[in-house]
Amino acid sequence: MSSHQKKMTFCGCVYTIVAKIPKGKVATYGQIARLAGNPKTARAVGMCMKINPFVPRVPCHRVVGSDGRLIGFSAGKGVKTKKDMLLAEGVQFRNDSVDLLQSQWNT
DNA sequence: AAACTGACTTCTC
DNA sequence: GGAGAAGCCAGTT
Repeated sequence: MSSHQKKMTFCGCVYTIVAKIPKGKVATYGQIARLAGNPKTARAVGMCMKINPFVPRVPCHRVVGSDGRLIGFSAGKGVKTKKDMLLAEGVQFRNDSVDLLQSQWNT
């Protein structure tokens, strides 16, 4: 096998998954963690989003909490900017939380 | 190699 | 439903 295969770090896998989230949909950290291989890596996923070296490529704003609640996102005005971006994509909101029943990424 | 940190999740009161 | 505590994982120091 070619040895030039970089060792896929956990974050690398996460970036690949998050980049696949369709527009107008959102995913929870736990869900991404599960897709990454282990449902308990939600915390690690958050860290990967924080460093997020591929900003437009990895729509970290489509990643929300288990309740669809907007957390993290230190960019711009914080969750406010995040909410605005999601609204622009057609994500349904309920107060300050995303309506996962309609806008959660359906894998 | 050990300890610390953090954009999480879940349980219990 | 809100507040507090525990568990888990990966990356950084």
